[in-house]
Amino acid sequence: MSLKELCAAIRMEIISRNFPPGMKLSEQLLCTRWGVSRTPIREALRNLESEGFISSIKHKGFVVTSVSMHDVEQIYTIMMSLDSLAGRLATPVLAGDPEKLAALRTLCDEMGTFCGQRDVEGYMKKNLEFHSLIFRSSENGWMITILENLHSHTNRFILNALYIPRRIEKSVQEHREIARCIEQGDGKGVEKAIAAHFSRSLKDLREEIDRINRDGDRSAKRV
Amino acid sequence: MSLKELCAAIRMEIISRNFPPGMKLSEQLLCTRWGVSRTPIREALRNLESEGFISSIKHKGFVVTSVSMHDVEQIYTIMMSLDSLAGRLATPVLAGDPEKLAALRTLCDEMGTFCGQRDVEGYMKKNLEFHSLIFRSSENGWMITILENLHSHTNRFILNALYIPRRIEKSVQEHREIARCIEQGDGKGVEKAIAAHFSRSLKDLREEIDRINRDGDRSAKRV
DNA sequence: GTCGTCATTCTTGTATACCTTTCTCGACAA
DNA sequence: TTGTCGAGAAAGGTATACAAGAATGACGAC
Repeated sequence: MSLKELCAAIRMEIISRNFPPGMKLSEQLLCTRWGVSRTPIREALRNLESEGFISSIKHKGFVVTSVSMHDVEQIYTIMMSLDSLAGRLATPVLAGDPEKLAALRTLCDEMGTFCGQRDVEGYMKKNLEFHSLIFRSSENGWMITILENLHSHTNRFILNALYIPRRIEKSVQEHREIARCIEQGDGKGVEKAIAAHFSRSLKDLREEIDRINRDGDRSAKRV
Repeated sequence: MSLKELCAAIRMEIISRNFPPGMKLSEQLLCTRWGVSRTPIREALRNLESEGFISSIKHKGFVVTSVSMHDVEQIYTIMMSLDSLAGRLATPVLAGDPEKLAALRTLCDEMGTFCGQRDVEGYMKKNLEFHSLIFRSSENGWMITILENLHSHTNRFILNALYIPRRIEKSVQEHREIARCIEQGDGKGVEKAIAAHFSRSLKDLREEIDRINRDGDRSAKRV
């Protein structure tokens, strides 16, 4: 098992919440789990630390970080700007690639299906794929790295925060609008549509969190 | 020597070009240099790898990465968007803090002085401080982390690419304009001024690189 | 003389041992 | 009963030993 794979494996456990926020990651435990020694485990943990998934305190070890609503607000602020920029850059690339256009359409349809089935987890997965497909086509490696990291962090929060079905229905429409602009090669339109999409997402998410907090359900307050 | 310090020390060597792009980093050499064993060295190297300063190939070791003009173009594209956003967010914070406003003014003056002395290195240092002061006041930790990393990479390129004195003179004016907008609390103005600043910087940098390439000076082509 | 192959050596990748710090828990005293 | 101190245990930090892959150079065949 290579270091990269090890890293991906632990990251997956964190994103999927098998390793929930606040959990202490004992090196010994991880060693036995993956059948390797402490050295590669520590290197993988250092990597995840720099990605923001865990934090370390000297002589105390590694702990899975929390993603608070405060973090999500900050990340959305960045994504509103970067994802829409990436969308504009990606538009000519996507518009000239029938395969990718088809993939975008398929993703929109799949999101619609999951929405109808009230399958939030399935929906979120396709949602991430949709945005990934776009920003990966921006042909800007630095941006791709940044956005991949940011998206994985927000997803870590949202999966738990129970995205509201009402929001999802609106969201499906917004994605169709983004896809429509891309097909027309309207870069500026894509930029606007993505910014608006994230803006509305954040607003609804914020309201949902407020509602949960008001209703005394504290489970989603901090993740 | 803590891991963080070790990491900072090696990073500094790379940024200052004591460890130039393409240089192979022998673990043994680094061990003797800092008087520690391979374990902490390797952890520091893994960290720098995720920051993009070095890359590793299995069973071959670590090599200092190059920052090409292509990278700079991509990074500037991001900074044009993020730095200006950070500037807008930072404006109310800075405008309400006389100490920071004074610091900004001082930095502008110092840049002017270095410009007059044709001290490019000194100028670039103050330039970085100026932008850092702004984006650090954005109160968005995720953005700060991203921008710190991006700026250190562009600086790695520009220091070597001999920023043209003519450009610096224009640049001083642009910084004064940014500072002026901040003092007036004009967030939108700051956003525009920073975007324009980066746009012009990139354009001039691009022309300078083209000129160097035309003139057959290959030293700055790839850094 | 040149190309190819094999052996040696060097470097990295991994495991483990040892050291240092922190935590835990129990004993003792106030 | 409670608080504090200390011994022991547990876990992380570092060093080192060993394994595995890659580079180098010498030797032989063509």
